[in-house]
Order: sequence, then structure tokens, then C-alpha cells
Amino acid sequence: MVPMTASDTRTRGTDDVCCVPTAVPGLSAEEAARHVLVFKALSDPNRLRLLSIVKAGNDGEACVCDLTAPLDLGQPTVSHHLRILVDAGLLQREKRGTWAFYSLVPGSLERIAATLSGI
Amino acid sequence: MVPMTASDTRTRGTDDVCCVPTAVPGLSAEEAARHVLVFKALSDPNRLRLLSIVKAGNDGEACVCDLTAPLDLGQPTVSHHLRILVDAGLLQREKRGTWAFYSLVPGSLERIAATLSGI
DNA sequence: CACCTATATTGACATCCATCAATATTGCCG
DNA sequence: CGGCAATATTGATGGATGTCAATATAGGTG
Repeated sequence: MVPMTASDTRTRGTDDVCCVPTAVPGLSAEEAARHVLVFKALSDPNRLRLLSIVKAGNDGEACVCDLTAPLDLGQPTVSHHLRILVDAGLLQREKRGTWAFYSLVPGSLERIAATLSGI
Repeated sequence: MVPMTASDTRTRGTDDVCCVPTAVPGLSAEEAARHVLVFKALSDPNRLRLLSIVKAGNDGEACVCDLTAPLDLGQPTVSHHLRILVDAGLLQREKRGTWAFYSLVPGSLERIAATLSGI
């Protein structure tokens, strides 16, 4: 194998060399672990639908009982998903009387889009 | 409980009613299932780091042997993650000689950002 | 062809996660 | 206070997933 340093800027082709670590390490393990929390929250189809329904709801909010029927899921499961979305910073909860109303955290989706660019 | 139709535009408060399905159903189950594939691919810290290293690599590409060491993972595991990223449409693979070079699919991150807005 | 290197695939295993049933909590109303 | 309605929590369970060891494939070189 031909030796090749990290500062070598040649494009590597078939007859060239490989396995030269780049100078830029990319995302650290800590940054990656932080970013992944949001994507994990988005990694369930029912949670995507929850976000969608909440966003489309009256005044941009919806209560749990609005969300159980369209998803064909039990109430505890919906509460579970909502908790994950709140923990990820995507939804916020406001209790009014017996009901809990969920709404999008302003700017949260835009913040995720920015995270994507920074990857 | 006070009856309330779906076309009622009042804001629901403590002394009001709940459980009125919205006219707009939000994301369908099929759309959600399709969108979730990409977010699942982004839901692993090592895969985020792979994307980051590939993007920062020389000519925006990197081969598998560039990726094994910084992640402290075995080569089969790295290949496994790369496959998931390719299947999700985030990376593309080009084989040159013995080596396989991976690079970002142009516009893929921007497309995900657009997906987020459409949720 | 024989051998080596880089990458991919397979199988096994431990862990995580979505879901539900059952139960607890909270708040309203009589 | 007693009861009811809405939501949250807990425990259990089946299925998905990340990881590795072992093996297979493909391409280059002698």
C-alpha cells in the first residue's frame, strides 16, 4: 500500500490507498447521543400522526381523547407516546380541568431541521 | 356535557367540552409509515456519526475502513449501519476496486427538513 | 490458480420498545 | 364526602434492533 497522510488532498481511486482518518472527527459521541433523542421520538408512525393531528387541531392543540380514536390505540398507549414527545421537547402539555391539552412547542420542528443541516 | 360539533370554532376551556374529532385527519397511517423509515435510520447515534464523518470526508465521501476506527465498532456492524442509511435514501454506495465509498445523497437532508414542515 | 484484503451476509444473543390490561391519580360535581 | 370522567402509571409480553463472531463474496496480486 502506498502511504498517504491525512493532509493528502488527492481523490482516492482504485489504484490508490484507503483508511486514512480525516482530520475532522465529525459528531462526537455526546453530540450524537443528544441529537438522537429527538429522532427516536420521531421514529414511530403513531407519534408522527400524533404530531400531525395536534398541529392540525383547533388552536393548534388537542386533548388525549381527541387522539385515541383516530389512531386506534388504547388511551394508556397514547399517553405513553405523548410523554415521549414531551420529553423530546416537541410537545408541551397544559392541563385545563380534567383535560390535558397538547400543542407543538414553537420552533421545535425548525430546530430539528437546523440540527439536520449541522450533522 | 355540552354538545359541540366539529365545525364549532370555540376554544375549549375548563368548563367546555372535549373529544370532538377534527375535520382534518392529519397524516394517514401510510404516510406516517413511509416517513418513519427515514427517522428510524437517524435514530442511532452511531449512524448520525457515520453521516457526519462521510459528509466531512474528502470529496464528501468515505470508505468503510475510514469509519470503523472512529466509531469503535466492528466492521460488520458498520456495514450494517451503512446499509440502513442507504436503504433510507441518505447515503449512496460506489464501489471502486476493493473499496466501497459512501457519500450523502444530494438533497436528502433537505428533503427530510421539508418532510418535517409537512407533518 | 492461490492468497490476501476489503466488504457484505448470516446467525445468535441481549436489550430496547410498542402495546395492552390493570390500577392509580387528579379534578369536577352531586 | 362519594362517585364519575379524563389522564397517568405500572407490569407483563411479544417483537424489533444493535452488536459481535463466524463465514461468504469480490477484487487485486503474486
